[in-house]
Amino acid sequence: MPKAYDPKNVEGKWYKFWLEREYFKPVINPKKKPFTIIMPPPNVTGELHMGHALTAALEDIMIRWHRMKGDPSLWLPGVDHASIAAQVVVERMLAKEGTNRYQIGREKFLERMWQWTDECRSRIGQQHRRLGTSCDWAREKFTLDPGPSLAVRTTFVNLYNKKLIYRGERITNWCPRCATALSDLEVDHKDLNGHLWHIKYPLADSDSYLIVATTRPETMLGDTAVAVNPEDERYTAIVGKEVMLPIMNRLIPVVADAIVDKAFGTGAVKVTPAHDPVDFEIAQRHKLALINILNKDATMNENAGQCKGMDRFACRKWVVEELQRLGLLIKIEDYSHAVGHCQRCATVIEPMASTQWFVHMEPLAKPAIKVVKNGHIKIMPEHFTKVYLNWMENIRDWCISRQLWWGHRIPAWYCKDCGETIVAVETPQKCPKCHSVKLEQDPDVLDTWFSSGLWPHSTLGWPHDTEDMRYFYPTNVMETAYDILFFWVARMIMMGIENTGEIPFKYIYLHGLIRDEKGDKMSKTKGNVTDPLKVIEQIGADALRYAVIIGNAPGNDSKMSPVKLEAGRNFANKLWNATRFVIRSIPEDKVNLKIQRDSLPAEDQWILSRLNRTIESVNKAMTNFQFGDALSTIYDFLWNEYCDWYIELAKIRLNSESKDTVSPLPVLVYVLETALRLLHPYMPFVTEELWQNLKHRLPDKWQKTDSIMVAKYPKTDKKAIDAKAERVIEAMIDMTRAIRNIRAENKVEVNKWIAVDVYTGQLTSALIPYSSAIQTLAKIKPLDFKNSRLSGTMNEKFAVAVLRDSDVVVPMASMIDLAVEKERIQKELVQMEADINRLEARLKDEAFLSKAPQAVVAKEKERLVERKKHIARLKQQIGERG
RNA sequence: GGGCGGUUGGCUCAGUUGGUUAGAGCACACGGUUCACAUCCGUGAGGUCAUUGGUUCGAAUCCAAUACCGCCCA
Repeated sequence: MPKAYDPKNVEGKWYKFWLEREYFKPVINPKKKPFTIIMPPPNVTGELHMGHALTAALEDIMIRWHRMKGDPSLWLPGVDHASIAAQVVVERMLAKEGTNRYQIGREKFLERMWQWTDECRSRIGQQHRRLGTSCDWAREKFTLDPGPSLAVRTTFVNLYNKKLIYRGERITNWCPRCATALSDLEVDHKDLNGHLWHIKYPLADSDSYLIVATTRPETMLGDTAVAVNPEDERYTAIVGKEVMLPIMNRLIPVVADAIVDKAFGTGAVKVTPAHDPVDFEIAQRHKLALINILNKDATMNENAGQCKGMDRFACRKWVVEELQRLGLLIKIEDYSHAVGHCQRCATVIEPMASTQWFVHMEPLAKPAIKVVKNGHIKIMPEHFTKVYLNWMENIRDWCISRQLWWGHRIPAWYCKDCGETIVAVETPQKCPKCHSVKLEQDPDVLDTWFSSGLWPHSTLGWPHDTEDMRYFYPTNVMETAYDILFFWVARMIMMGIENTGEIPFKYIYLHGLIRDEKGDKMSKTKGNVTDPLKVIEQIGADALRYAVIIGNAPGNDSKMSPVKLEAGRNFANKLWNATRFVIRSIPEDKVNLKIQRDSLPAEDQWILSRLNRTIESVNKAMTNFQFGDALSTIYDFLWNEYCDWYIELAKIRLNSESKDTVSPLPVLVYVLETALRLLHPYMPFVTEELWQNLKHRLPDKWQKTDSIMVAKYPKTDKKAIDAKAERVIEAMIDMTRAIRNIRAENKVEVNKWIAVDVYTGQLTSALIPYSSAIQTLAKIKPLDFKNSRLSGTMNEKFAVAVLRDSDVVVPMASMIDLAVEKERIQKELVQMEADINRLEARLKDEAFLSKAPQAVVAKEKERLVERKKHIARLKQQIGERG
């Protein structure tokens, strides 16, 4: 084995091996409960970014863990056609070529989309493979595949027949660049500094006038009324009268509507029903006309009179100037207000009345609220439950039609002869009403999220009754980013219950966003995305996985930093070298690696005990979805206990000439092998490589297992927990540390051997065997175990330390700096006295004694006794010494 | 405007139901190239857990208010 770990030579090899053996494919076994995760399908918009890497890592951890636990585990991968987002990408490509989708036509455009999609899918697939994702590629789905498409059409038809999908004219968010309607969720509101223009609207039958205020003066061209609050006494007299709309010179009524805010502007507002949602409502109530003044590209149409053909912002400028010229502009105020922008292309949205398809959400939301409230679905972290419920309880109808070309075509046909609307799964041949064959399909496609909402069941074969659907549904965990809780998760719950009668998943694990170093959200539009592939090429997939998982708590954002990546790389290298050491320590001729439980030295019992405590807390953390915690627990065990102490202790035994020495090899190998399995879900490649290297040295029964990924996940062996061995070895470690500390503080040369006396009370017989270990680890010779408590003068000849289970005296023949030592001891004394005072006060407190749990009181008492003993020993040591 | 979250050593963050002396990585200081690893080893310094008040025998942890930062919704 080379001196340093090089992931380049390792990762591809094992991924191929796993694929060939079909380890990613679950074996359906009706006797066992499956574990299922449906992967959030990445968009065909480009490469995977760090967020995807986090998703992949978290889900892979869960899947590998369950697989190793013996659950039939399905991780179903997929890719999303991402209707608008993908179309935007390809349209940008076309723009660079100096053309656009209208010029090349729908058919050619779709060809380009498929071409792009194919490239993108293969790239995404490759990236996932490089990350080590153990998903079942044979079951991979694309949202536009026949299966999911059938699910989309079936759902559409069902909801239409239940009157939960309807078509109507409503105000929607119109993106002039994308030339499509958007749902409310696809609009980002940003506060912009604009103006509030105050405009005079002359009354028709007098010289008087009304003043209205607006942030979008150009919309006045489409005004069909002025509205005031019915309670507003200023205007009571003129309700029902007419005003002359400037520029257009059209008479429009003054109406009274309670929705008008008396405090806004002058209390009179212009009403533009075709371009404002509130005005639309007013118009409905007062039967006002809708005048649409915009073309699809946000230029003014023929309803805008002389402004026809102007761009909306040019028109705004023109209208303002014209009003000024007419003397109708009273004032212009600076005004900051929220302006909607297209989430995909950042163009300013225009609210516009148009005929669209909608889903009536309230009936779908009700059961979806219930399953979360009653705990059938659990959201982690828990506080997102509130966010979910708040949104669901105020849900509004969902505009699902998009004037795009890329996506699921709406399964609705219109009869050109009788006007009948036909909604059907299969393309109809003739009109059921008039038997005409002149049918035309709705040109629009569905919102991407409509198909995504069906994902947990459409990927498993719904609407067909498939084996996968029966076995794997409902799935177990939906793991995704919190920013698509409404877009996706909420809709999957609603659609899942609607279509299958069951919840789609039991747990929702929401992870935070991975931000760049500055804390900015990574986005393709911003161009600050990190390509995980580049990172993998530099330091390996395991290091990348380590970096995204370590310290990552559910729901919390995290920043990606080179430092974390480096830590991951270092850890992999540390494991590599530890294993290298273990393997090289095993003699060529196979030795017996069976652990002789009854004759183990304390250090073996200690590391086995620590291993099992680690297994215990790792399993517990994973059960609670605390993967960051679990990983750092494994890291700490391997690095700080196994490598730093156990291997160092083992070296002493390995180098021992004595025949009586029990070989550390069986435990050395056993603990490493177990810890590698424990770590495997997190860092699959390096653990497989090391495990395979080690395997040849393992007992025969291990030869039957071909890969660590199908080996058993470690379970706690309670019998191995050994508090006494832990106490002995911890005492030994404490002593070693104390001596090293004294050496370092007093600047003793590294290579100088010094003598030390210790008194270790009742642990003496257990610690004597570690005499040579301590000597080696702390450069001590000789180490004398004394029969009675040491008492001495702290002077230039001695340094002292009082530990939990031992007293240590280091005679250093005039080498010590007395001032340094005095300060060190003084600090300790002060600390001890403070502790004792605090504990005594607490234990005198009647309230504490009567109200605190018995166990806590007992613990505090014990602690006080210990502190008192400690301080006595300390004082004795620094006192007279003969 | 409504809601949610954050504020912990120089930096980045853990801290699950309140109970020892609040942890880690990095950075920093000092010392180390001999037999797994300088992607390393040893030792150390560094925090009144944003502020104020409350609940409690006991608060980083629960409650309230304030300040600052961020996000979502309208």
